[in-house]
Amino acid sequence: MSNAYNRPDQLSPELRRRVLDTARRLGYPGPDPVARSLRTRKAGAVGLLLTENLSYAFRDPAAIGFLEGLALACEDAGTGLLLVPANPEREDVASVHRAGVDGFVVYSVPDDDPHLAAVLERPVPTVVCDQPDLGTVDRVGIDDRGAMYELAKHLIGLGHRRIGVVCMRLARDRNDGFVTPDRQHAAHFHVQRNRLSGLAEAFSEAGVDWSQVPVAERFDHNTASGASGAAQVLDRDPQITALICTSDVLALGAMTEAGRRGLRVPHDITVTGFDGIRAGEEAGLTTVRQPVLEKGRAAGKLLLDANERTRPRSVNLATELIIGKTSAPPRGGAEERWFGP
Amino acid sequence: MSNAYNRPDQLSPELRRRVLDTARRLGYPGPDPVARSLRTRKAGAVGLLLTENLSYAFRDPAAIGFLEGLALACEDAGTGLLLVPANPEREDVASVHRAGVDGFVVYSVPDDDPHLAAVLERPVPTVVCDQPDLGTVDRVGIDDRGAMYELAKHLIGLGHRRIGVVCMRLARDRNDGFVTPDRQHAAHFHVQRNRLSGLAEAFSEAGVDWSQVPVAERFDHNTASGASGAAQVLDRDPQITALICTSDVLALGAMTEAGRRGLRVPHDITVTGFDGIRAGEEAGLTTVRQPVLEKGRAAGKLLLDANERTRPRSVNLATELIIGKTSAPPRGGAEERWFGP
DNA sequence: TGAAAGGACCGTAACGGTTCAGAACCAATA
DNA sequence: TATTGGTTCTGAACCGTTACGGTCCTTTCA
Repeated sequence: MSNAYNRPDQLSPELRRRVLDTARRLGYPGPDPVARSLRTRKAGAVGLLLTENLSYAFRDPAAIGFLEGLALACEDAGTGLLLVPANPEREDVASVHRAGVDGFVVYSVPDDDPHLAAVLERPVPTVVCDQPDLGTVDRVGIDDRGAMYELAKHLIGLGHRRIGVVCMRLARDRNDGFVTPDRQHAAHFHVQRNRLSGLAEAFSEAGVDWSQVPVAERFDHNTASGASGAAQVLDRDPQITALICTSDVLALGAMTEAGRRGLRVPHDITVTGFDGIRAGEEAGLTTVRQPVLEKGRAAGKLLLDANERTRPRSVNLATELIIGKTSAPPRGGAEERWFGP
Repeated sequence: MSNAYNRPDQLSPELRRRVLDTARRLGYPGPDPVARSLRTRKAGAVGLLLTENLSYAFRDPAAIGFLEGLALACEDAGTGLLLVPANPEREDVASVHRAGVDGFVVYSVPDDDPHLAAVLERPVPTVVCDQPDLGTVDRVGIDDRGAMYELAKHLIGLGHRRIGVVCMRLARDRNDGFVTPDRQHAAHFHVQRNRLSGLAEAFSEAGVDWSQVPVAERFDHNTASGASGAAQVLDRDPQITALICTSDVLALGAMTEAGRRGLRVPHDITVTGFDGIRAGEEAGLTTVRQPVLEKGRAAGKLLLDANERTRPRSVNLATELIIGKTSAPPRGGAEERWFGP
């Protein structure tokens, strides 16, 4: 029976035809995929854990790029891609247990997420993405810290010393306000923590007291958040010469807010982002471009590559500093050098 | 054993603790989801068939919106969403057979797609989206024909009689060129067929010989295709006063091409789209807005609603004609009225 | 002609859970 | 003490498939 469907060489064409005929006549709908999976111990799918509110994943251009890359890798391998529902509100880990998959990809969830813990307990290969290196599972990511350090160096070189920052959420709880040094240090989102620490390092080296730099956090990730974060920072210190955002989406919002206040970018204020999304490119945003699609594809490849003996592996993809039209020396330029060391 | 995990009320706390303890000690990783699915006959996931090259799905704003809506419905119900790999090149239907799901959503695939046929043979509920009503399975969609008819009426009212059209692909084979009436009539993409037929009806009623209207087809769906399609139409008949595109993405490309030729929109030429995507809105595009997110959500709801006795159901969502800044009376306006009936 | 080899076909045992019937146990009541 | 009722626990059947090994039949070659 099974052979008739999957192994035509194991039986004569005549018998095969007869089997298939009567199967049809009896209304047999073909082999059941679940039973097959149980027997062969292959689900033919990989799970993707996003944890975020799903709408986030489909609204954030970087997340979409990642998803596309991952989907491409899966398509190449002929495996399905299962989006595991992981509502961050109810801590319902059951969905992770219920997922019939051959492996997991975990994308940008907080360190302390119970869903992540549940995934790590499952006896299947896992690739974490934009997460700290756990040492036990594969990882793919970029050097967020180094890339942001480089961007900061660029701004320092231009002469900026008095800056403000808008960042994405640092933990699972909502905090739409300024970030304390403690919170910054203990941030559960690896990516945000490292970007901020890259900034802190560069500006500290340049003699800036990082603890005095206003850092506004926003829970939701959209341009409106970027705008309101920028507003909060500018209200606190209207003298800042540069507004550094930890994502392009936030930066685009920040630019809107700058415009609303009559500040011209980059003449009156410098604005920078992170990611290298299309809309940012069109706006000429100074940013760090990261290969989001490649990141997804690499995660998929890593997971689907059967070569077990080399695990765990860690892949760092290259980023590129894009100097656009939104960064320039501070207004007044050289006169303000005395802010420096 | 099973009870210890899932039915704590069926046994004493003491035994439960002992069972779980020894399970942990023996390295038992928790109940196997596949075996559970086999026994309970619930996979806890719905399959999504896209057929398109997957990158298409993640680049097309309308498709992303649909995906988001569907994902939201799934999240609400706590079910997973399985992206079924369906490479249009190799007719590999196995992936459909291998998918362990409780139902399928089929989104915008050609009528004659073998993957669609394979889905319909599976004994699970199915919802087709942007497809002809098959009568046997649930359907959700919009009135493409009527919406486009209405848009055409708007243009006819403005005085346009000499027009050109750029549309998305009509069948599985690549045809980056003009569309013959035959091909138009036999189009395998329900959505495109109906939009074109809505146009044909309206303009025929206005006395235009539809068979003479240049209709350029493009296989790939992006702004570059919109631009090249517009170029082809404008080369064929530089006198057209309106360029009707069957999607916003194509329309945005067409506007770029118009600009490249020194044609101002809408003064020199009217351009219209279809979908109501964000970028189109920002450009002030005249278009038909369709609720893509709602469409995805409706598809999910339909599929996950256990109420079997009312199947098959058919849902038509409302569309809205958006009159933007890209449509105006033809240059010369009233003088050209003699084109009319 | 007989033995060996090979191909076609068939029966059965897992895979790892869930479910359900019934056994075992305990306490309360006639 | 026997009966009843209730709870806790145990064992077996089943979900539908694939893998494996065995039987049977045909062919080939000594």
